[in-house]
Amino acid sequence: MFVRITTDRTPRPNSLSDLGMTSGSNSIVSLSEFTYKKGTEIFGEKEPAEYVYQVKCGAVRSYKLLSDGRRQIGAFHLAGDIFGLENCGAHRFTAEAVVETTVRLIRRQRLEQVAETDAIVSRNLLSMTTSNLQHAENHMLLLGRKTSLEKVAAFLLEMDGRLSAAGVMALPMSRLDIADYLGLRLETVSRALSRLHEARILDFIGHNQREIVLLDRRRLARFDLPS
Amino acid sequence: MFVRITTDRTPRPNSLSDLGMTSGSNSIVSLSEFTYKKGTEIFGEKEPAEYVYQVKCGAVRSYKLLSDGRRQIGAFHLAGDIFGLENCGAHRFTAEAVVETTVRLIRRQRLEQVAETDAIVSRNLLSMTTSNLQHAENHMLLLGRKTSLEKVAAFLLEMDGRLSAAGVMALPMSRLDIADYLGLRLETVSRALSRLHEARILDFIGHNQREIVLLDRRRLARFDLPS
DNA sequence: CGGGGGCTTGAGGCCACTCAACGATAGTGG
DNA sequence: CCACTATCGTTGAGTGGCCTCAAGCCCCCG
Repeated sequence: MFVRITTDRTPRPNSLSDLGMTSGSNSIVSLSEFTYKKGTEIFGEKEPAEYVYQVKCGAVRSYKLLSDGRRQIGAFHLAGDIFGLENCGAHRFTAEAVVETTVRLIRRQRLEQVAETDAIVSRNLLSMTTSNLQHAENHMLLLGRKTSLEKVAAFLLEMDGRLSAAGVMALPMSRLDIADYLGLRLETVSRALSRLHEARILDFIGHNQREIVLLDRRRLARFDLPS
Repeated sequence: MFVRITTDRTPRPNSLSDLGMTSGSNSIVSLSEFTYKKGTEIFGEKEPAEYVYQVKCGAVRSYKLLSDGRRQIGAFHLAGDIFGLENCGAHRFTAEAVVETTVRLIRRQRLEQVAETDAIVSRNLLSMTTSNLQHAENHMLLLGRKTSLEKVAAFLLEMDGRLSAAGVMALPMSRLDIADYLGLRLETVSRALSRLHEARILDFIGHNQREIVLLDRRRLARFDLPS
């Protein structure tokens, strides 16, 4: 549980692309790619923030730990998402690849330089930070005030919006990850999913139970109360 | 409980001062002041964000509601704090005065104009948003993974750092506010405070129980686990 | 075929919630 | 000055939702 496999986490330059940070014709920002194996750490909490990342494919969890091992996952980052964006010099989360994950990356310092002169890039930085803040605010409401069933329903609807393809969502993360995202135990998550399955609100396909079809979004949304 | 007293919430221009938004000699930004009575709404969730606010004196709670009335307070804003800073056009929280509160305010549009041309102001905006994000991230860990005693201990330490004067902190907010901030019931908060009082970790002074002396920060900090 | 990881399910326990009573204080009006 | 009321905080008793611990299943992989 507490063993940390230390691998070479030094990114190697690979290609150039768009981090959503270019402003019009200004694509000065050079990018490289790197692939992390399932379960490996991308960066650790309090490490100096050298890079900013964008998920090309795969999934990333970022979390905080208490000293006794309790874990709170603050966010999952899926294809297209940017993470590791810090204002101060150090990361405030640990980030790990949930599955094999390829990321694009850019030196933080370089990005700051560009932001200094380019108002569009600067505004994009603010806009992304605000998005993160908005997600965190909604998640506080979930963590503090929703029941286990409401939490799981909210999670499914969030993931449905972010990774559903052809009516089926293939969750990359385990029940334990979901539990640590929702402030629950994995058994509680499992029980909630079973209840939603019994109620014919969702269906499982595939061999493990990570591929889910939402049969009745309307009824699911009723569990996740509106504000 | 659900009655909302509608008062005149239109701010009247009053004075000029510093919102922490001036960059060097650039103090173009004009400010006015407004005072809200205890319990009155400053702005509502989803209202267009016309102003940005700074607490001059008093205290503000910002919160989200579920449709059945469950409330999650995302933050308390005390003297000096800036709140109501939104990127999109609408507020994401409701803000209310916890006690009689005077705020400085600035038109959001005006601030955005200045930020457009002034890189320092722009950077300050990002920096403040990041602070809010950081607070929210830590609060998610608290809400999702801490016990009631740990939550209350963390709350006391936070408030100690923010409003302790001469060794005693005068909490402006009620037990219900604290509970809704920590994802607990007010009875649970009260019990936790009683336990900490029994353990001679804190003491109450004054007639109501809102003035608190921390006798042993070291032992209190042990309840709020390090990360 | 044995072992391990991930998921489900059951049984029992505990922590926080619910409901209720009570005390203290402040404000109000007779 | 004293009811009377409203608000806020504390405390107790009992409940319940989620947690804990455990067993068992399935699938994959050696």
